[in-house]
Formats: sequence, structure tokens, C-alpha cells
Amino acid sequence: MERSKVLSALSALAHEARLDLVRLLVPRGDEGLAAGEIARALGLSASRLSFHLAALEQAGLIRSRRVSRNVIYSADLAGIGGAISYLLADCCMDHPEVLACCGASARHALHRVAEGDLAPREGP
Amino acid sequence: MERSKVLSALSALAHEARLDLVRLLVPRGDEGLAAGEIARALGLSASRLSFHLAALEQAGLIRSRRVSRNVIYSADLAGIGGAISYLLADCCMDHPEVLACCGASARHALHRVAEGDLAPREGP
DNA sequence: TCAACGTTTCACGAGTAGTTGAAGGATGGA
DNA sequence: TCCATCCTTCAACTACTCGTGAAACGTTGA
Repeated sequence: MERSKVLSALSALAHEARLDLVRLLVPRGDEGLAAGEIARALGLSASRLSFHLAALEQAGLIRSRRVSRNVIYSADLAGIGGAISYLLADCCMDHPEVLACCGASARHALHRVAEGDLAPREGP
Repeated sequence: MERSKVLSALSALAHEARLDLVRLLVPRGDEGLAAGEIARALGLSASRLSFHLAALEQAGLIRSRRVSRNVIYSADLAGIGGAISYLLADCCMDHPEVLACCGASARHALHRVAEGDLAPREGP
């Protein structure tokens, strides 16, 4: 992932409403959620939500598709993972003490890898 | 890690110079680097650097200590790890596809855990 | 074709972050 | 005590981000 992409991802995530938005969309996977439903769920005005959605999409953290009158937004899990991976690997050089803080998540990931659920990214 | 802390960490990291700064400090661990050396390494003016250092320290991503005339800055690895961990666990709920992107880092972490090098954080 | 609906875009004002250069402490050596 | 060094703080400016409400857009069903 390029540096500029990571920077825009970080600055997109550095906002309460947009962090909530990602949190809302991630568990729904590809199914996603219509903009109107997101607005209701988060209590945002339509124009404000549209602004935040555009910022996240521009940063490669979510995707959109039109379905009839609705625009469905879903999390771009690879984009989100890529940004986090950049922080861990390229920025922190997989420093053991940083990774230790992510220990539980790491165990999760490795368990899935061991079970063949995941096709893990190869190291740099 | 509290949400507001994570937000300020993300917004601190969402800047080219500050990301470079973290990148520079992480490998040096507790030893750190004097402000003047950082300024030379990154080509920043003293006042700009001071501004960015203050932002990172405020966000809990770096620490400072005075040693004689110099102020030594070092990465706060727990703070950095905490922010990343929040993204992975609390925001993405350890979603397998997100974790897959961090596969290499996760393997690193787990390997260390298995070797007893790390005291992994317990899950939520 | 027209009205209704869901969503985006626009214009505006307020607040905040970033940059610069100069001035202001703190520290150590002569 | 005086000066040099290192770093931070300040004031001023620019540029950007955020939020609001109104208007515009694309789609659907009557």
C-alpha cells in the first residue's frame, strides 16, 4: 500500500463519525448498508453522511454500489487491512512490543491461517 | 484504550512528517533520539518539529525526557500498539479478512508469543 | 410525463491545523 | 556571570476541515 493512500486512510479514520461508520459496516461484510439506513443508525444528516462516506471511499476504506434508488455502502476489508498492515509492518517494522499489544488479534489470525481459512499476505 | 485517545492517535499519525517521525523512533526503542538529531534527519525546522513532537506526545505515541541540554524523544510502543490494536479488535472486531492482510505480522507476533518472548494482551 | 424518494453537491460561515520567523526559557561551559 | 546551545512558545498568516441548509441529481412507480 502506498504511503499517500495510508495517510488518507488514517486521516479518514481520525474522525468519530467515520470510525463509527467503519465499525457499523465491517460486520455486514459485502452485504453493506444503504446510505439512508446508515444515516438513521448514526443520527447524521444526509449531507453530512454523504460527505463522510465520500471521504472513506476516497481513502479506499469502503465501496459503494447503486441498487435501485439506494446506494449501498460496504467496508473494503482489504483496504482497511492494508492500512493497518502498513502501520504494523512498514511503520513499526513488526516491532515485537507493538505486536504484543495485538497479541489476541494475532492469535486469531494465525488460528485462521492454520485452519486454511485465510490466504495470508506474504511478508515484504 | 479509550476511543478519544485512539482518535487523537490516528489524527496524529495522519501526517507525513509525523509518520516519518514514528518510523524513525520505533527502531531505536527506549534509547530514542534528541530533538535536534530528529530535525536534521527529517529536514524539519526546529519549531515545526517541536509542534509535531508535541502532537505525538499528546496522543500518547511518543515520550520525552530531558538529558542535559537535549530533549530525547522515544516511541511509546504500548501507545502505538494500543491504537493499532483498537483498530483491529474493537473497530474491525478481528474480522478474518482484515487480519489476513496482517498475516505476516500476525505470524511474527505469534511466533514470539510461542517462544515466550512476549506477554500477549488478553482479548476483550 | 410527473411527483416522490434517496442521495449528492453546493455555498457559506466557523473553527482548527499547519507553517514561518522571532522571541523566550533551560542548561552547561568559559 | 556571561555566552552559546538546544529546544519550546508565541503571533500572524494561510489553508483546510467540519457542519448546515438549500438546491440539484438520478431513479422509480403512477
